[in-house]
Amino acid sequence: MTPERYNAREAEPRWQKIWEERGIFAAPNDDPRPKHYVLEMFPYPSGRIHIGHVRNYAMGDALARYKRAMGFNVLHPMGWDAFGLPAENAAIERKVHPKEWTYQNIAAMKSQLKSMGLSLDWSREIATCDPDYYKHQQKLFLDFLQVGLVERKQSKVNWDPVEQTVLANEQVIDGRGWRSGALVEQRELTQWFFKITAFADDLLAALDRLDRWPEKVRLMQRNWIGRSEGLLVRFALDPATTPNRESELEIFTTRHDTLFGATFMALSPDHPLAAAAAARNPALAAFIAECHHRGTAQEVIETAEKLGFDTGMKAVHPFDPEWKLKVYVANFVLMEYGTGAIFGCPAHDQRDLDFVNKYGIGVIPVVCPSDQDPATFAVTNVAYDGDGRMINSRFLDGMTAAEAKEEVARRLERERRGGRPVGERRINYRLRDWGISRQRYWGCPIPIIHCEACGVVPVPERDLPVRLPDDVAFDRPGNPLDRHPTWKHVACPACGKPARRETDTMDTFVDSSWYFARFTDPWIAASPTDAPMADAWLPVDQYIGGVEHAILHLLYSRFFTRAMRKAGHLGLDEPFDGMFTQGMVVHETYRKADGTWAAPEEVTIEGSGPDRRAKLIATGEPVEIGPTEKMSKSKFNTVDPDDIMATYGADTARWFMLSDSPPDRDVNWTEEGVQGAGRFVQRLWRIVGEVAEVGAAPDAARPRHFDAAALAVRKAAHGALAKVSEDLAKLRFNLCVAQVYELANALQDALAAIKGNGRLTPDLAWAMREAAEIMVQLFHPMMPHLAEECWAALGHNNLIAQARWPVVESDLLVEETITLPVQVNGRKRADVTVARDAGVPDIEAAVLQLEGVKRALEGKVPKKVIVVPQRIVNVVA
RNA sequence: GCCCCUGUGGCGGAAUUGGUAGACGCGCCUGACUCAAAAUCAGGUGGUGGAAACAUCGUGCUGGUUCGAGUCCGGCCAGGGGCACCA
Repeated sequence: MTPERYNAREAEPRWQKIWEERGIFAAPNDDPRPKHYVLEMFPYPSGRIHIGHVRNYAMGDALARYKRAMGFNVLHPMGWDAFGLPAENAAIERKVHPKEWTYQNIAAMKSQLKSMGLSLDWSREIATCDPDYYKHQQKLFLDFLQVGLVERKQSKVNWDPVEQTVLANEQVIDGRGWRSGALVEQRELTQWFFKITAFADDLLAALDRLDRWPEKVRLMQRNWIGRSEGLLVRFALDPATTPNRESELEIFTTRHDTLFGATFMALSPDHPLAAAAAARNPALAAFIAECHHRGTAQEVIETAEKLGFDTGMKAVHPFDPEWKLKVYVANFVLMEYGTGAIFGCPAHDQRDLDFVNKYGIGVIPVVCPSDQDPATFAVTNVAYDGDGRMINSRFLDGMTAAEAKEEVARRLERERRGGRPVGERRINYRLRDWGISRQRYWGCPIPIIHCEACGVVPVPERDLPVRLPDDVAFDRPGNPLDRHPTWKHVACPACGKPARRETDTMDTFVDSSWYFARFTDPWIAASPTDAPMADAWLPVDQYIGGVEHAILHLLYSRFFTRAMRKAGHLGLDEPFDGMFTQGMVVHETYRKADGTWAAPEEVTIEGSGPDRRAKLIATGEPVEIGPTEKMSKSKFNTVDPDDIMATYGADTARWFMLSDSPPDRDVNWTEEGVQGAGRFVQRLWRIVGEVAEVGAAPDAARPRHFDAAALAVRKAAHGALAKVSEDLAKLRFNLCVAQVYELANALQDALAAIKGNGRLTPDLAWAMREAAEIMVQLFHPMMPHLAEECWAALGHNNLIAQARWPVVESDLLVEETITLPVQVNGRKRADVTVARDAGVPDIEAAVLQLEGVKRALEGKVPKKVIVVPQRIVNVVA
């Protein structure tokens, strides 16, 4: 006898315990089955999981369980992105050590994750703040240094004044720190960089091959890398005008077709030549200082007026020795891009035009749009950047812009000055090197020692890991490592004299750039020289996470994999074969009369449709229902996974998460939706219970023939099986859910028919059992606890978590007869049922006999009949 | 400013990629069971007309291609996202 109601609260921990005791989710490294690596982005241990985690891990777990049932050796691990600033903030605010705070949070979140019933291999758990983890990271840093992928350089960096640390370009969003939201300042500092630009070309080109990544993410990375093809041009400088015998000015351009439209040259305020000129010109020096002064915050830079200062130098046009161009220092020229210098062509570049209009320099249009008269075409306030024919350009006149580009490049490549070509084709990238130095405590120490005599000395491998000291104080702002009394004082490994440790730590994005490889390799800690297991497990077959990491983490990981290959750690380039970006969980907002927010659990909803009203449970005060938005603490529209799981159970929460929206779109968390999922759990349990009573015994022999009722049940089951198998592989969970509903409806109808007419043949009994088992298998990846309970109720004594995925009998999917819709002039008028293999003439004849067709034809003779086999018939009159 | 994505019932969304628009769920309506409620079960549910059969309109707007368009092409509108002095 099965109980009336399914009790998730009792059943879920029971099955979790059984899974854990039997260790069935551990992925063996030596296993003959094909591997499959499923990974969800590991969480930051903030202390509690949020509903977005539930969605993320429900998806990954559904896939992992499906692949396991399909016969793969599935690696599905979990870990903690455990370094980071919140731990330091907690230390400052609550006087608790970052390590203690982090490990407490990990323990709390781990127990939450366990209550979800995820099929994780916990034996491979990692935390990035564990010295066993970061010692490998320090080794990787040193190896990258050795192969030339790390450098230390002085450069302009983004300084977050709130976090008191440097940020990478990728971590500055709209001029603000990605976490603090503070306006970022520019500072000139000496920092460690990973040379991600060394792989710019490959990181871009390989995107084309990542065909299991979202197009959106690939596009974002493409734009971020920002490749442009252009020409490097060496302009000669008029010697009479230059201060220190500089003879050349190198510029980069993508518009060399417009070279005859040049009216000025411009240098970045940071350009060496600008500094040289400023040395003997106090007014220019003052202008450059002014540029630096006003250009600290990104917002200021973006809205700044175009300003310039004449250096007095003159450049010679590469095609005309008599043509001299004034060289300005201009605030809109970036030192970081190209060569830090440009030629100005105001007619075809808006920035140059704005500049020229301010200083009264000339405008020469050289590209004429096809709908304009070359004789009268002029540019005044709006630069023309479209296609057209060349004008005012001597030997280029009449060419298209593309032809002119080619011609200019060819001529300047051939022309030589001082033994070097005047022009060189060059590919330029927007991508900058990744600055990883952070002036923070709670991160991976950079394994470097600075020695007065020897310079920068790598920490020898035998001294790894460089451990973070535990005895640190957070009573003052700044980096506690820097002011620690002893930690930074060490002997130089090279000469033995007193030296100083690097006190900066690594960007926490470094930690997450290779963790997927660490999971593959549990024993590397014991012996770093062992051959890595990573190659056997990698790449990750399916990675799942939020789109907010489209550039940051996903680009860094692609870089790291290449760097690890170059340093001999891995044999592949791309870490993630399949990438899926899941949508957010959103919820409507509730606003009280006084403007403050109310939380969902404080609110009760009455009525529906336009009469839908919300009021406070406590006081009955009406609250305004606001827009549906991303869950956030500030809007109070969050729901706590613990509450949901305690009320409904993990399966209900997982089912609802996967059911309501396509997984890549936002899902609206609604109370009604969760209740619906909870009702369906009970309905499935009832159906399975009834089938367990009427269905055939587990070991009953398969009948030779099936009557119509049995066949219908089998067709429903195998049809659903075929669709769910396909949709699970594509992560289309919402469609899987719909299929399970349809099969449940079909089974319930069949049960009602059996009760109604009392007819239960042995073959129908067998088919009912088969269909119920298939149904349980189909929802197992999404609701594993309920599935185990149902599996046992159906008389199995093995675990469904270890059962093989059922095999589709494709014969059942093919119908003897098919019903085709019949259109007349494109409007549906009737249906026609014909044999599956009926010929076109037979179908045509049958269609023309249909009453609905005759009526629609109104006696007219059809001009032709279009028969699309297996699809549709259209009669054209 | 440039680039990209998305617009389908009251709501979330299906639609084998050019072939029956609205699968499945939520909500709602009607009925059964009940003293009653909950739960459950049965039926209905895009608009308009009709008792019904059926007809007609209908996938943001607009024009086109096609026997046939939610799907393809052109032009707009709205919402969302990315980049942004990148030469």
